[in-house]
Amino acid sequence: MTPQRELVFRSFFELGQHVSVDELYDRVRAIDKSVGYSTVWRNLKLICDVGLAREVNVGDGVTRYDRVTKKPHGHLYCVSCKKLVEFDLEKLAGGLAEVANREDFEFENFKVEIEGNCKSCRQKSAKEAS
Amino acid sequence: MTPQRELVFRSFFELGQHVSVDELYDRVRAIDKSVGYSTVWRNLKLICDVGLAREVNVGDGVTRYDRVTKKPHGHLYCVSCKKLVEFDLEKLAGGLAEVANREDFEFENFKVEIEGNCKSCRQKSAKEAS
DNA sequence: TTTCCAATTGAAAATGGATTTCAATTAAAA
DNA sequence: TTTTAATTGAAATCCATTTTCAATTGGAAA
Repeated sequence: MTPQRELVFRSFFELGQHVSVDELYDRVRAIDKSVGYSTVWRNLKLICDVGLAREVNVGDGVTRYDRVTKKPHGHLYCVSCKKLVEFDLEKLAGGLAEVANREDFEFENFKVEIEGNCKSCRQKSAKEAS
Repeated sequence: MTPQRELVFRSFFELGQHVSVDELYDRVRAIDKSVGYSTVWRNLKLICDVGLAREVNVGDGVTRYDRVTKKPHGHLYCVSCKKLVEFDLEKLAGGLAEVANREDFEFENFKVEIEGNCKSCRQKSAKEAS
């Protein structure tokens, strides 16, 4: 356990959800400018490997990382501002498991994403249009 | 409408679902070796722009493209063989729309993915273990 | 037709996030 | 300590995607 590793781990858990490598790198750098990008990247991978985080891919070319929490959740992804908002997956999990069972598929996890426009982006574009 | 464009469009619809640019490129090339990669790529993008296809991102680094069909569907993604199998989303769509409404989120589409291992990959790995 | 222009093409280069290499450093086991 | 395997930082590499650009071409206008 090196000081760099400790810093990366701590920073990741302080930042919360949907963290990109760049965001984490910036955060780490704010505290210690000597830490390299690859160190941040490798340790973030390590966090995933030990099961504390999971990759989230919304298709905008940037991989984000979610803390693995007890509760499974899906994402509302605003295509306009690219923000992610979580929602509880509990009510849908049963239906998903049922689908997997029907296909004789052993599921490991679910990725549920609702793409669209959030309230504030809608209001913004409505204002611009007027 | 150039012959290249026609060939790309036709090849895409012949291939069916979950087509990567490379796969489409190979298909097109089998008929006309003079067509360039960028032409295939651009026309595949065009197919998306006019609403006939949609990107699918399973997080393995390769973007695939799905024909837009009348019925929304999710994917079972086998992390072992990387195959995609579709399933009908009808039963889950209501619950998803409800989530979006609750958050005042205007949804455009849903991405639902069940990650895990398909039957044949499970059997294969069971055989190898014995 | 013939002329013209905007759209399209193919090859090559650029982009950009992810990943690897490698020599130097360091944690921690012996 | 001494030793060794793991970790680090910088730079290089990878690789799918996207853009550039000069040449070509489809199709509208004359």
